[in-house]
Parts: sequence; C-alpha cells; structure tokens
Amino acid sequence: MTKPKFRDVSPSVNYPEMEEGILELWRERDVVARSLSEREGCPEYVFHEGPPTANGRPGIHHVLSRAFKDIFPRYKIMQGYYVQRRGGWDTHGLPVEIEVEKQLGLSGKQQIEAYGVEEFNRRCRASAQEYIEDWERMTVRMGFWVDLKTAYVTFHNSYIESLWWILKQFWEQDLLYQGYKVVPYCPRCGTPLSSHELSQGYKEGTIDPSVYVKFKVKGEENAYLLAWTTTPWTLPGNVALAIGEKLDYVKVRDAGGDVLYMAAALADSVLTPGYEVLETLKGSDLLGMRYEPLYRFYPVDKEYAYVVAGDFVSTDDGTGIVHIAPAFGADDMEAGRKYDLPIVQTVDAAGRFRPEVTPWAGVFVKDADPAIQEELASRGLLYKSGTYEHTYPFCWRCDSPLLYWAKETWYVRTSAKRDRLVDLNQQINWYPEHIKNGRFGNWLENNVDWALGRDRYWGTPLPIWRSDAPGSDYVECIGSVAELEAKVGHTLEDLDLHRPYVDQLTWPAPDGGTMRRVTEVADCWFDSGSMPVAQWHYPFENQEVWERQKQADYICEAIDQTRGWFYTLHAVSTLLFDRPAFKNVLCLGHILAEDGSKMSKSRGNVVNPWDVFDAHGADATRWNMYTASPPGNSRRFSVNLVGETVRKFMNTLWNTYSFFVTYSNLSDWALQTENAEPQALLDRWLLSELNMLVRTVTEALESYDVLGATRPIAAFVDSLSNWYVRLSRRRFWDGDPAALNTLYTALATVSKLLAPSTPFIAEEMYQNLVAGVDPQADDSVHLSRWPQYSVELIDERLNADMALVQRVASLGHSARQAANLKVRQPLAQVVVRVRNAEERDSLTRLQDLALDELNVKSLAFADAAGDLVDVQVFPYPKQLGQKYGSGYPKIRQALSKLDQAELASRFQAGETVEVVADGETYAVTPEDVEVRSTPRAGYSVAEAGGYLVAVTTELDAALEQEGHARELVRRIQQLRKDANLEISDRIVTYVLDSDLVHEVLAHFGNYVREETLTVDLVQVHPDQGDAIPAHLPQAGFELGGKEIVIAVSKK
RNA sequence: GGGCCUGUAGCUCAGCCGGUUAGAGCACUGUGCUGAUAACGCAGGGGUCAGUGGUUCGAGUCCACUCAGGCCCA
Repeated sequence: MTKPKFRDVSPSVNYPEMEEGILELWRERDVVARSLSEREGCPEYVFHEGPPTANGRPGIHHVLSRAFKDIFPRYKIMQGYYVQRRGGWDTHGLPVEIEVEKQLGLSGKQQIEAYGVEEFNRRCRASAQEYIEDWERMTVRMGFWVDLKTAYVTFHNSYIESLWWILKQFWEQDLLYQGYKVVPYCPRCGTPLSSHELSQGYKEGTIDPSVYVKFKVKGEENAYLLAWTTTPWTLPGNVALAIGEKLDYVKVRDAGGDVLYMAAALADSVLTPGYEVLETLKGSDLLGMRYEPLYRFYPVDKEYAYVVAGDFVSTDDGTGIVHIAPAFGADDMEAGRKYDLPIVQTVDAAGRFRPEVTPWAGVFVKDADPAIQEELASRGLLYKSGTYEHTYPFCWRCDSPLLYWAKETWYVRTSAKRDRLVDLNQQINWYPEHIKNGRFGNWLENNVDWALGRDRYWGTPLPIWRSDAPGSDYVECIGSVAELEAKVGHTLEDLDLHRPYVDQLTWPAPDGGTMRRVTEVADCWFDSGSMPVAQWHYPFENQEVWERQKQADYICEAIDQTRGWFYTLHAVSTLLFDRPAFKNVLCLGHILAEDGSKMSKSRGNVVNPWDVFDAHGADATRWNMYTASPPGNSRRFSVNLVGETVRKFMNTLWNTYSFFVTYSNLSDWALQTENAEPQALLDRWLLSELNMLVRTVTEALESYDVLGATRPIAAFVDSLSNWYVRLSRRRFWDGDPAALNTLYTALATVSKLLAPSTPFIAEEMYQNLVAGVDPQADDSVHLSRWPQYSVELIDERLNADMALVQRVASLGHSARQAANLKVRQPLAQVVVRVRNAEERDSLTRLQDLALDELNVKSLAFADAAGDLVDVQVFPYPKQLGQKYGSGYPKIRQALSKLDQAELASRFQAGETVEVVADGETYAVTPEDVEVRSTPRAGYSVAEAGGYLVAVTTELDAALEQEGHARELVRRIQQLRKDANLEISDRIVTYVLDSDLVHEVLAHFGNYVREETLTVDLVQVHPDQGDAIPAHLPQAGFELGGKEIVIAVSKK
C-alpha cells in the first residue's frame, strides 16, 4: 500500500461553483448515460415521472418534488438496479391555451376560432416547447437525473396514438359513453365557461326570485313537501327532492290547514305563524316518499318524483328540502346519477324552453320565471314567493346571467369499476400512510364517472366519429392511425393528430350520413394518467420495454395530485389492466413562505429556485428539503433557512473533509483497505457508529423514509466533527495511521451515503478521496456500489457508553461554568450520579475519556450513605403507578415523609419496604425507586434527566500550577498563530521571569516545550539586564494575578 | 358545507406503548475554548404543548367538541 496523496482542499468553499464543476465532470464522463449502460441486464427498478405542465417557469415547489423524486432512483442505481427514469412533459390543456391567449391578446373561444385553430395550436406547441427548455435547465442544475433526451411529450403523434388505443379499449368494454355534464353556460355566447372565466364574473347583490313550492305527497291527503328555489325556470326539469339524512324535519299543519314537511330549524323563518307541529322526524324518515310531479312535459322511462338524500342539503336557507333538476345543477346531476334519475333537458342551447314545454316554448328561461310562478299559484302549489339577494355568476364577456346547464359530453365509466379501484388501492404503499384510506380511499369510494371531454383546441382529439344523418346515433371509435387510414382510404403519414387536421377527416356513414369527428378534446389529465402506456407508444412499438416498465415501483408528487395524476394513473391502469399503476407513492406537502402563508404569484412571495441555487447551491437546497420536516407535511421555506443548512451541515462536513486531507497529506500513512480491527477506543466507537449509520440509512431508504435516511447522517457528521475529530486531534497531528484510516473510512462512506441526497458534495469528496487514489474505483460515486455494513463492527454497548460520557461531559462543563472554573484548570475530582448499575459500569469503562474531557484527576460515584452527600428516594411513577394505580400518589407522599437516608440504605441493601398510607400497606421494592444522591459542600453541581455531575472546587498548589502551565501554553500557541508561524515551525520562546513563572516552569517546563514546539525556553531577567528582543511578536497577560510577558521567534 | 392533514419556545423541528423536571438547532445575551471549522462547549431569557371538556393514579401523547392554517371536493 502506498501513501495516498489527495488534492488539497481549502477549508472554505463556494458550493455553487463546486457544483458547476461536478456538472461538468458528469458531462465529460457521460455519467448520466453510464448510470444506465453500466446496469444493463440488472434487475429493474421502475420510476415514473409525473410530467410537469409546460406552461410557466419552474418554481421552488417543483424543486421540492424533483428532489424527492431523485433520491430513490439514485439509491437504487447504487444498489445495482437498472433504473430507466424517463423524463416527460405535459403539454396539452387549458393552462397552455390560456398562456397563449394572453400572448396573443385573445379572449375566449370565439376569438380563438376567428384567429384560426391551426395557427393557435401551432403557438401552443411552440409555447410548451419554450418552457420545456426552462425546465430542463433547472432540472440539470439541481441534479435531478431524468433522461431529458428521450423524455416523452404528450403532444407527439405517437403519444396521442397510444391514447386513442386506450380509448378504443374503453369503448370496446363499454366504458366510454356520452352523458350530460352540468357546466356554467352563457346562453348568449353559446359556450360553457371554464372555472377561471367563471371566477371573473361573480356579482354580489344579484336579485333573484325566492320561491317556496308545494310538492303534493302521494297517498296523503292535503300533504306537501315544501321546497325552495331561486330558479323557478328549473322546475319543469324537476325529478326528485333531496333531504339531509341527519337533519331534523317537522310535519306541521299550517294556518291554512295544509300539512307541510320541512326542516325543523327553518320552520319559524319560513312558515306563517300559528302553525302546529304534528310530528318531528329525521331526514332519513322521509327517504323514498313519493310526490306528484309538477309537470309532465316529457315521457319518462325511469323511476322519479321521490325523496332522495343529498349531503349538500343544509339548513342555512330554504326549507331543508332541495328541488332536484339534474339538467341544471352539479349537485342535482350527481344525485341523479346516484339514484339513476331521468335527466329532463327542457332548455335549448340558446337558453330557451324547448317546444315540448308548451306554455313557455321558445321563451328565454329567465324571462319565464314570473309566468311559471303564476301558473303554480293558479294550481295552489305556490306557498309563497319573494326576492332573494345573493352572489351569482355572469358572463365576463357579455354580462349575461349564466345558466347551469347540462351539456352532452363524453365520460369514462369509472364508477363501473369502483370496487376494483378501491381494492387495488389496497396494494399500494402510501407515504404518508393516511392518504391511502383517507383522502385517496374516500375519493375512490365516492367515485363518479370521469368527464373526459373538453370543448377546447389544444389537446388530444377524442377519436370518436359520428354520423351527421338526422336523428342518427351511429358512432365509431378509432383506435389507431392505421384504422383511420382504412376509413378514409389514403395514407395519413404526415398528418398531425391535432385539431383542426383530424377534424377534416370524414367518410361515408352506413346510414347515409357523413362520419365527422366530435369536436371535443380529452381532459389533459387523461394524457398524463396514461403515461405508462403512451410514453412507449404501446402497443404499436416497444412491447418488450413496456413489459418491463409497465408498473412503477415508485412515483412522487405533491398532495394536490390525489385527485389529479395519482387518480388518473390509478383509474386508467385499473380499467385497462386491472392492476395498480404504482407500488409506492410518496405524497409531499406543500411549500409555504417563511411566514407560513401560502406561496403564490399574487402575493409575490414565491421563491425563485435560481436565487437559492446561486446563493447556497443545490445540495443545501435539497438537504434542507429532506431534513426540515416529514415529507408529507407542509413546510416553510426561505433562502435564509437554506443558509442555515449550509452553516450547520454542509460546512461541518466540508471542514472535516478539509481537515482530513490536510493532515493526511502532511503525514506518511498507508491506506488500509482491509478492515483492520481498530484498537483505539474512539476508532472502535466511530466505526461502530458508522456501521450503524449505514444500516439505519439503508433500512430507511428501503422503506421510503427520507427523514430517517438523512437526519441520522447529519447527527453522525456532527459527532464525527465535534467529538471524534476534536478528541483525536493529537493523533492527527502525530499522523497516527489508525486515526487517519478511521476518519478516511468514515468520510468515504458518508460520501456514498450522501450520494442520493446531496449528489454534488458526495461526488466532490468521492473524486478526491476514492477515485483519486484508487485506479480500480468507479468513475463516479453514483456509479459505485452502496456501502455494506458489518454487524461485527457494531458495538451497541460502546455506543451507549459513549453517549453517557457525552452526557456526563456536558453536565461537567456546566458544573465548571457554575463555579467559574475554566476547562484548562485541572480539578481533583468529579462525582457522578448515574441512573443504574449498568451505567455505572459504562462510565467506569470509559472513565479515562471522561476525565480527559473534563480535565479532572479522578472519578467517584455518588453513593447513598456518607457525609459527603444528601440522599433522596424517588419513586418511579411508571412502575408504581401500574402496580398500585390510585395508590401511587399516596405512596409518593408517604415515602417523602420518611427519613430519606435510612430509607435509602434499606433499599440499597435490597430490602422491600412496606409503606403504610391511608390504612393500606404497599410493598415497594428497590426496583420501584431511584436513590438520588447529591454532594454537599465543596462541590459545584449540575443535574439533568436523573443524572448529576459534581466537581470539586478546591484547588491545591499542584493543580493551580498545572493550570498556569496550560494557560501559558495556550498563550504561546495563540502568539504563534498571530505571528503566522507554520504548524510545524520550531520556536524560541521568551518569558519574562518571575517567581510564579519560575515555579511553573520548574515543574512543567518540558510540558510547555513539547506542546509549543519550543526548542529554547528563555527566562528573561530584566533585573539582570536581559530583555526580550524588541522586534519579536509578544503578548502580555495576567497569570495567577501576576503580569506576564511572552514572545516567540522562529528557530 | 364535506373529507383529509397540521397546530409544541421569536423561527425550524423532536417528543416511543400515556409515566421522573417537555427537548434540540437557529436567533439573542453572557461566558468559555491548546493550531480544522462562516465553528464548537456551557449558561440565561423565552412554553397557558391552539382552546374547552372528558377518560385516567397520571395527558403534549387517548377521546369529543371548538378555533386557526393547508390541500382537495362542493
């Protein structure tokens, strides 16, 4: 073995610069590609990238999810897996369209169509592409290793063709159908409004009719269900009445003699005074009650006109009975679907009543409101009416009041597979676990059909063609380009599978009409949810790759994706293959601003990733995200918090690394690759902790526990730096090969443990420590193998012993501080009280270390008896509480009243003491109590957590002198440092003589010389005409109350 | 309005199956420190463990309700 020579490492470092250097190294050595090629043929670990929407620049929350996405694939590569991790981009959909609308100054669909769909879509494609480039820069900079070169893009023809194939599979299983969806609709513009358009048009103080309508109960004389509505025009579409099952209802006889049903809480505010309560009921009692329909304009082939339950029913206003017209309300439609109610669509696309609604045919519905009320009143079905002021949406473009209106659209019948959705979810591991049967599980149990169609332009066109023959319902679903070619009879090789091109393809229908595509495009969540299939252009290509990649081992996104990507992945996979799309899913909380408020563009408190990368680097950003809080929690984030991470963790690690390289290069040691049995206590301890760390981190990563895989590394680095290195400094100065080897092993191992989380600093250290000295080593830490731990090196007893020493040392320092005793002043004795005999043994084993750390000559344990200590018997609540329950407080009190010294000695003799309290006798064994002793006079004491450490405060002359000698050494060292001497320089030291100096040097002269590398120690006698050479750096200070002057010069 | 999550020091977070005096780090103040460290050690101030009620010998921990914040749904 030859002496390793490392590249020198400066104690200070610019992390962003260092990281740029590593990125360059990865590029040069083609490490990303090799992380795949070098694992060819290995078992596969499958990661699926949830495609970000390319409609804006990436924010810090995207860095968060990418950081958590990255950690496990990197770990698995090091574990010897082949991890494909293909990138992907979500490029379709409303967000992209809106961005382009803004760029072009367009507003609304009519203007888009006037502008031209062809050009509009061309712009959408270009816009998506531009943002992808932004994303790629961020992705590379933060060290997220996805393959960007082969990233799937949802607007590619091949991707769309796979989506068509999937839809065709649904079609053939009868899972695709056209149904009604209630949308906010502008009757004047003739178009539904998107949610963001809707939010622009709410007006407060809108006045609408307030109408209380009586629905005649079947089979009950003169009895009515009283319902309330602000939209009388929806009443001809009524098919049911909804109540809240848990609400309280009353049956009353009103002043006019009618029997009315309504919510108890609202009776006083609605009914004319003087009514009589006949009965009180629960909502559930009303379920199924039948009533006479108000109108019969349409033939109906389903059960209707009865009472259903709706969790949307409240007693905030109205009557607690809600009139249900599925064509005109989302809740209504939902209830309609749940109870299989008919949908009576009485209104046409211009907002006018259809011809079948004979009295008001052709009338704009809002204008018909008064006539409808009159008509009901004439039949005695109007209880009362008035006006109602509320907030109502209007068209932001033309100011017409919007209607909620059921529009035909395409649905995926997910509810048909609800049970499978729920069952298959049980096979998925959710982190945090509560999402599984909480948020996600609930959502699945309440699954409703997926509204797939969107009346937009930039999206996957639904591959559905229908005959335009009047009255025809002939429809075909196309599952591939080849199929389409067969239909149209010519090649479609150069066809862009977007609008408007596909819309132009037609062919003759069998019923004499022409087959034309429906105008809708697919919900873009369908695009992303289909990525396991579509990213491979399956089944048209890549069958073999797909077979290996079809189910993800791991996916990760933020919590808002439970109803988004997590759901659509699960739904598509369940419907298509009857298996879960992913096995493990990490669900992240959101990032909040430093003050805990939401981070949003409008508040202007969004953190730009580049600001953080430039200030502190990507590693620190990532480390902060991994260690700050559990991944599922929302977290506060700021540039400052990352700065704290740098100071606390990154710098500690870096400086330990720099320290090691400095002393390694100064000394002459040989790297021991074999696991030589370490001799020194601290070496054994450190390697024990290190191996335990490897085990802990490995186990945590295996169970997707990021916190558990990172925080222990931080704790280890802290003890490495502030305990192991600090206590071993002398050995490093001496070039002790065992110490250097131990520290080397720790740093090289830590670099690997850090590789998945802080890939840059891990690489930096690995390159210098491992690759730089071992020609056999892998080219990159990320191509190297995950470290193995050795159980034989884990010594849990030693770890516990050391933890106790640290505890005692801490308390000892505290005791010193209390008595104003500097650490360099040796003391005669420390008296320690530990909690049990095992700990006493622990401390005895490591007492040299403890004495050294505390600079004390001897250790004693506080015993029960004796003049030096006070004792107190303390009963353990856990043991006595469990044994005697409510007797515990009495025992405690009784014990405290007894003579403590006598009691203590009885317990220490192993005696069981009978305690009498309140006439009862309780047996208290020595195991039930702790005897605490506290030193009396002459000690300074510190106490915490059941431990006590006391140091003697008396100093004799010898101790005092030794203290002076150490003070002198410290001053000389400081002077050396101030004079910029090299650590290894030999010096001449001058000391102005005095009795005190004379005395100290007589006893400790050699010690001082050795410590300070002093060759000549000159005692200067001014009274004999000597003087310190004036040009030398000198220092004056007080020692034992006397003025001292020293000076040094290089020999 | 419904579901899920969160609430512990000025800030970021620990706190196991309920059990001794609720802990770290940052920040602040003081102090100490023998050659790596924008470090580190020690101490101090700073807590109605969001609130109320309950279970229990004993509640930060379990239960119920309330409040505040987040996300999703309506």
